[in-house]
Amino acid sequence: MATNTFSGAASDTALSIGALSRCTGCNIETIRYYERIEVMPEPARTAGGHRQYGQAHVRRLSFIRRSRALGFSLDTVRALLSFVDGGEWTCDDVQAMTLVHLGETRRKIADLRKIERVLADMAAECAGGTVPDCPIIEALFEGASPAAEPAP
Amino acid sequence: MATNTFSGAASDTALSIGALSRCTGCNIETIRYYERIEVMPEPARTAGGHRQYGQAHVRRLSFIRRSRALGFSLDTVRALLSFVDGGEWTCDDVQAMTLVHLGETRRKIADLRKIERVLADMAAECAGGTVPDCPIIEALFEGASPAAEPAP
DNA sequence: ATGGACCCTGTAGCGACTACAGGTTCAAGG
DNA sequence: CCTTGAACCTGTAGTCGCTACAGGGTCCAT
Repeated sequence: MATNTFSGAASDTALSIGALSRCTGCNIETIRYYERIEVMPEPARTAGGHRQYGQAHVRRLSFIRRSRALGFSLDTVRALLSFVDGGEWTCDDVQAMTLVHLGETRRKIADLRKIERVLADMAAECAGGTVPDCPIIEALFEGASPAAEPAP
Repeated sequence: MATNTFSGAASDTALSIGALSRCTGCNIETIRYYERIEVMPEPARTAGGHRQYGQAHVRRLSFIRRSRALGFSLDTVRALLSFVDGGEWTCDDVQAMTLVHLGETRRKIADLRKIERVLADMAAECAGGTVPDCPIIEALFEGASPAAEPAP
């Protein structure tokens, strides 16, 4: 499934997995992984079993990489792709997914900023040297827990 | 190793793992996990094999949780703890570790802010509805990849 | 003595890859 | 046509920091 835009290999040039890797910047192992978990479709094969990709695969893999670079989970990417493949998603759904992810991103930023402040304060407190009491260690023992989740 | 401040169970009250969990907010399974990977020491046991903790364990586990909440990796926590345990670390080393982590945190914040901007722009572009062309999908296909690593 | 809350060990799963081992195929040069 | 070596194949296991079982044993109040 999720293969309806991929009827067989591409029309023009056939790319090996190594070529696809080079032209998308995506690791070979990762490409095979994407195939296994079915976000990339099974490509055509040579007689000897080597994978053969076309332009549609380049496009799709770039989409996946771009989505991942924006922090979308592979599950969400799958949903976005099923929209691309002409599933029953609406544009509203896509926007909603984007807004949810935007919210999560903003929460992470806020958490990290709290952490940043605490770390900067701790580091500033420490004059260095080989003092018996390290203010950073003290802070870690005694401080009230300051931040939310560590960035997961 | 890493047990020199823990000669046997604590002086006063003995806590069960559940009590330790409640009073530190750390999951029971996580406490056992910390013991297995040797960031928490093996505690004393009852005749029947139940773990018995003392105040030193509460202190140490709180330290670990606080460090984790600030985003330090368990490997770094191990290093910080070996300082606590009187290893050969200096206060300078601790400050250096903190500054490295502060740098990483700031880098993550910067990355996430780039991502935030792109997501916000994409979402703003989309008017919703059930249009054939979704601008978000278009952007994911065509946009130049805007950000660094997704927050890992 | 008994019930039920608690605890024990060991193993497997998550997400998103990455890294092998041990074998096969492809393409270019001789 | 044959050889070489780079590229490819499958399958499995490891990473990090937990979390979630299954299938049992212990503790303590009644």
